[in-house]
Amino acid sequence: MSWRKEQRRAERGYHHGNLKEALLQAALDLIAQKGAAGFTFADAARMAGVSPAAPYRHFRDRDELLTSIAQRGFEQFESQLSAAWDDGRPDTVTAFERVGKAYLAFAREEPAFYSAMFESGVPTDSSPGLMAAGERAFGVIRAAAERLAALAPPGAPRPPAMMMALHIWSMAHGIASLFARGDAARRKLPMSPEELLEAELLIYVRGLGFPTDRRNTTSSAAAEPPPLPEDERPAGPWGRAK
Amino acid sequence: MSWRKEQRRAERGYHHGNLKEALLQAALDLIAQKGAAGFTFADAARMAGVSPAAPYRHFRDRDELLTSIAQRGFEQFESQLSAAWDDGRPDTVTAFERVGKAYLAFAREEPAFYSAMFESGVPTDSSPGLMAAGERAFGVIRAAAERLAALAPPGAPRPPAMMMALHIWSMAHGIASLFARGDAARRKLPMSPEELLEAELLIYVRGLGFPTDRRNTTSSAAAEPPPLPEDERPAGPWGRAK
DNA sequence: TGTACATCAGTGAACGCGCGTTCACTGATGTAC
DNA sequence: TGTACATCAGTGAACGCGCGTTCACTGATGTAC
Repeated sequence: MSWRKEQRRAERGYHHGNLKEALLQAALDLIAQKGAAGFTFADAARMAGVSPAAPYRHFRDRDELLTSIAQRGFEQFESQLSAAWDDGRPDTVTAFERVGKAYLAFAREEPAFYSAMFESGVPTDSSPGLMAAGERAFGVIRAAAERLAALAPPGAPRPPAMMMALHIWSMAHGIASLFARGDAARRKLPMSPEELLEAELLIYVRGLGFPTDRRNTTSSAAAEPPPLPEDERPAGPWGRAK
Repeated sequence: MSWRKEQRRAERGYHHGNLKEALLQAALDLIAQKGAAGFTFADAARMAGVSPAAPYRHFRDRDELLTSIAQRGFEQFESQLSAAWDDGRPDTVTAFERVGKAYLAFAREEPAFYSAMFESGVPTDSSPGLMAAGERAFGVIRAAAERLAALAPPGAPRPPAMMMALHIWSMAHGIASLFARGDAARRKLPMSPEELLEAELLIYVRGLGFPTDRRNTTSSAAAEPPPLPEDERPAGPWGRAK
């Protein structure tokens, strides 16, 4: 029973050395196992091999720990999304789909982070750091949308990039929540979540009236597909937004 | 303290009469207040004015109660979605947008049901009744997608209705989860969730290559907008799905 | 280089709490005859 | 119409449990001189 704990103590000495990190890692493991709701301060301490009072030296309470995890999640999320975006190379549409896939990959491979970020009930504004990290992550999508908006054929109305970014985010989030999580919420699908999202993004981009042939940002001399007929142009659907 | 309980007993007598209903209602209130994770069997009993052992006469355990609530949620969801759809009147696109709004309205006005259905960790298949109710609700969207697919201009490829239905569901769910819930997950938006979803749906429908002028299902004599150019037709984005 | 001392990061025992669940029970209701 | 009895739907006391949190404490580490 307790010889194990004493052994651990013997190995590491009285001071843990890196308890804060160990607690964050333990919490992450526990959330992955039992969900954000089931994770417990005491459990994290136990998993780190430390007394239940020890975590209070590093976190005010359970919520502060959870907020920290959510923030780290957004930081990693941002770094993965922006690696996928790769500044729009080799062309905007291809890079765009890569971002979508990275979104799903994150939801699937980092369920604990994803839970803490979106499903744990931690308010977005519960710490300045969390808020900033969340906005930086959204910023990647926002920047990509900006570049996508620039694809609008000359003379065509440009949809607001902010709106596009919100659309894209909600598509990815919707598919991730419904279909790409490890837990039991998974439903049977005729195609993979990735394929589903890719098709959705392509249809959406097409609906914006943009060419989707993947040539337009790399070679300016490539043939442009014919623009949409005049009478569909003047007020795009985004024109309805106030 | 306990005179209140005794008074309630005096009013209703030894038998409650409708405890099962009362417990479901109490659970719904509690979930709305504290989220699905915070809801407690004992709390529900207390709110129904009954001893903590009483609920066991009606539900095996907390999970069974939660499953019941999720099922009822899907039943109400289905009835609201199908009322909104109204069999596609007055025209498919208009009815479609109404379904989207009904989706968001449900998420906003019935947060407790929504939580139990999508965020409580209750597996979709935890009871046959729940599963069937969930599928009936999805069926409404599926049927609407079927009708939408029928809008494809003659000669154009028809996207699979199932895929469209999944797209639409995930758009609505994404927006509902991120922006239309009462709790703190709400973010600041440049437009309402309803407007955001409406624009998204319109862009999507347009991307399918369908006319969106709202006349095509009511008056067959109405002028059709010109179809998309030939070279964009043969393989729609959905053609990529395996 | 050594020593005194402040600070840091843990301990472990204890607390009060509310939960889920079980148990023998009992009051109320329905039904067979 | 009355009565005996089975069944149903509650009670309330009790249990063991794990949690969050506090407290005085102590071992280890760092620093001033």
